[in-house]
Amino acid sequence: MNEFDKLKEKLKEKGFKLTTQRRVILDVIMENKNKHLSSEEIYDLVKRKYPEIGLATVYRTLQLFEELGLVYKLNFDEGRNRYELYQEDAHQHHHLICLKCGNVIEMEGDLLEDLEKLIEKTKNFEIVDHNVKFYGYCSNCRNKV
Amino acid sequence: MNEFDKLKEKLKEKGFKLTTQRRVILDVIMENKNKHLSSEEIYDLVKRKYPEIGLATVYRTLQLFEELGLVYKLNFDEGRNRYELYQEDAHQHHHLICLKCGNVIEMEGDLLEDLEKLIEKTKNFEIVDHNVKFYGYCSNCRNKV
DNA sequence: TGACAATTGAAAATGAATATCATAAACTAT
DNA sequence: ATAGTTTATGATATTCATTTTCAATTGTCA
Repeated sequence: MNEFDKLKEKLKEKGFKLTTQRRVILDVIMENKNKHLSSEEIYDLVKRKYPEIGLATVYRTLQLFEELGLVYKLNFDEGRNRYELYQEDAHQHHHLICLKCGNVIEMEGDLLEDLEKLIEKTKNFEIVDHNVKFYGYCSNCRNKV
Repeated sequence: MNEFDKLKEKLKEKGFKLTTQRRVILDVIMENKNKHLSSEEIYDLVKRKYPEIGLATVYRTLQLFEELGLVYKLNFDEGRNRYELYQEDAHQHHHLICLKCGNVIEMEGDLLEDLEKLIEKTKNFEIVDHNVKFYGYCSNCRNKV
């Protein structure tokens, strides 16, 4: 099942409508799979394909997509949200944020199973999601010292 | 060395001044060691001891304290920052955020050494800090189903 | 097709955080 | 202690991402 069928299905399930705007926004997100676009960046890209769109619609839609699990909200402490496509297979990854150049590098793999098990046991806390960021210096910036 | 001496020393080191406001703000943070107060909450508490203080001073001071390493900035995706006292001994902990009641529970221990080593090796990325949050349901809310 | 609810775009509103600027307070060397 | 220099403060205005409002539009389903 492709992303559009998923969108259609999830919308229908909850009584939401499939609009052109929603289709175009998903389109843009899919074309930028690994890019962590901000709401404003998505708005700019969407406007090229659908100039009449309003900024509020983009914000509303991203929020909706997050609730539907189509998209994942990221926060890199810049005072704005970013989004990435939720990919079942590839979702287990962490972000490495370079304190010098600001680049965000992906670290594939989850690797938190043991820690999560420990938490579930010692705290009786049922984990459904996590958010892990590492701050430091990327290979590029390390070499430039 | 207590926190006030630390403050004094770190300020002097960088040519900053030790003001009553800064002292009172640190005071409030220390009195609420494990509370994750927001800037506004700190402002309210500080005003009780020092009513003339301005909101901007609180924001400025928290930013300064973070730079000095006295305080740690937290982001629980509420659109506002929270702060906790930086405690050398007890700083290695993670936050468990309950999706139902919103409570934040502390999980002592770091337990990321292996993952960090792996990242440093495979990505040649020098880690200096990390930020780990787990989302799920706390023991209280699990029992209330 | 028609009816009804959900959706949209434009503009205004919100709210946390930051910038501005004149006044005040802290530090330094005398 | 004091004068002189610099940093800090408080009040206010401003910024900027995001949300709300509301009238007009558009999907969906019988």
